[in-house]
Amino acid sequence: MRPVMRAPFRDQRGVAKYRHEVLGVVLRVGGGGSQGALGGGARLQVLARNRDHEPFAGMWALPGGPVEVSESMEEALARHLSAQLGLGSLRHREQLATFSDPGRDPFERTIATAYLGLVPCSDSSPGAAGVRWLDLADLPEMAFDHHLVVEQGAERLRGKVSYTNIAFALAPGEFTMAALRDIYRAVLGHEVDVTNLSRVLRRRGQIERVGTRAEPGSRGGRPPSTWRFTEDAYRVTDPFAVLGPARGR
Amino acid sequence: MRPVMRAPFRDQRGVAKYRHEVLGVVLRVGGGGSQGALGGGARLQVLARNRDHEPFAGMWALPGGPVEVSESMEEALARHLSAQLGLGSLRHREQLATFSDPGRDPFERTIATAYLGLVPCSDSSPGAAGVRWLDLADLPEMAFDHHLVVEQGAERLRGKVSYTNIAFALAPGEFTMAALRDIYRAVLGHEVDVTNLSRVLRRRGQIERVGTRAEPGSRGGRPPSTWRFTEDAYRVTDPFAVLGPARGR
DNA sequence: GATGTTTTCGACTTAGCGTCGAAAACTTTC
DNA sequence: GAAAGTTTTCGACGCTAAGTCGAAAACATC
Repeated sequence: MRPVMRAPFRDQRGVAKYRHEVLGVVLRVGGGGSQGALGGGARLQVLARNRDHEPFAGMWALPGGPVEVSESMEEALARHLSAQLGLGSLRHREQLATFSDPGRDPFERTIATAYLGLVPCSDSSPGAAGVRWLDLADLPEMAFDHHLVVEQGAERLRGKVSYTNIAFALAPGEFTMAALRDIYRAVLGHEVDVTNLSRVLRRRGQIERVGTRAEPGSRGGRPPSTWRFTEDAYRVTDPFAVLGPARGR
Repeated sequence: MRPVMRAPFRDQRGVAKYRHEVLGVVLRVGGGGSQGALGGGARLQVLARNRDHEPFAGMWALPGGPVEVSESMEEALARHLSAQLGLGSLRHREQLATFSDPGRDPFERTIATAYLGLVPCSDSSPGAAGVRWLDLADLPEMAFDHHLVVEQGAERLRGKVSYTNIAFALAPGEFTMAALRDIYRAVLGHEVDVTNLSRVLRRRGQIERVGTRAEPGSRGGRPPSTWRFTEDAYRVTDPFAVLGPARGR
């Protein structure tokens, strides 16, 4: 139920006029566990703001805003994320796509370039008011075409997680293989075998063992080793291999 | 040796001002054979125009131009390609990325959204003057950041050719396996085994046999079967497999 | 000490790409 | 017309790496 387009796309002098803005699809894997820790029910989540003005007042929207003439789109994105969310730096950022459908904004002609941003689950709550992590699996209707934008961001992440080291941006500095499995499962949307995950990531040199953790809140069982990613920058690690879905299920 | 930036990024009234344009990276596999036919030396080529005005007069540039306020970027792209090149429809088109570096245009602040376009080798010569197919392997210096844009387009194609059916947009309606091998080799930049290519594409249901051709200009040898792609729309055929480079070389 | 739980790792299976060589199906030459 | 040469096709084998499974390790609890 979109508002009807009502303003012409030209200013008073009849000069063509449009806005260019940036949007951030900031994703994390959260929930499922007690207090920050991941658990079996960890889900992929996106950072959204509740709009307090028309159009689409009251609906959820992606953070972002206009690009100043003297700044790059990346600078504009960082500026808006910082101002609107109190969000620090992203662990990974890449351009997604530019959305330009003339009808996507009912009031103005707005061209929006969307970026995918990733933060680890350890960075927990957004500081600003009206900002929430929304589960992608159960996304409410969103303002403008932001639903589409979010879907495209998740798609990009899903595609890259199995042949790049992009998961480094979602994982905490140190983690157990079980926690990493939860992250991969949340991103891929299907069961992931720990044995296979461990072997594949080690073979590719993506992760290395840090030590063995004496877990405080342990429920028994062999104490897990802790691991970390060997690199903290995005890299294609194996264009010829993929973590497919488990065949038996 | 770029011109020095000389115009401010605001108009006479001090209002922030920038242009948004579209660019087309139109690729084909051409050359290497006599008269249109492919051959062992087939190369990946990009369609470029020779600029006749500043900035970058005399240099090669990608086709494209401004987006009108009432049209979508796809419409703008089709309009510019048709007007500047006399080029008909593209067999495949997808958005590449948006280039927004404030210094990329020395005169204005120009944000450019680039599209990848593919045409089959059978569509031979561009009609307009000052337009040429340039070999990507030996690309001259280009205007603006177009060199970067072309590189990104080729990268996208290279990445997708082995796990999608995107090659349908580069191949003629009917072809022999040898001709298809030449296309894959030109795109991937390495030797491709015909046996493997045939088996993989057949297993995925990408190609089907049409018949056996009695070749007019044959030099002897067993007459090849002719093949065609089963679909004429882009589709991801196998996210879990890739045509890697030959190991022996 | 026995039991239960979680993690780790080696061993086996399977799928699919890479390679090779023989056979097929033509043209050209002697 | 037979032999030689060329190109294509296809079956067969090998190898790599992902997928699976179960046993052993290393803890907590009873």
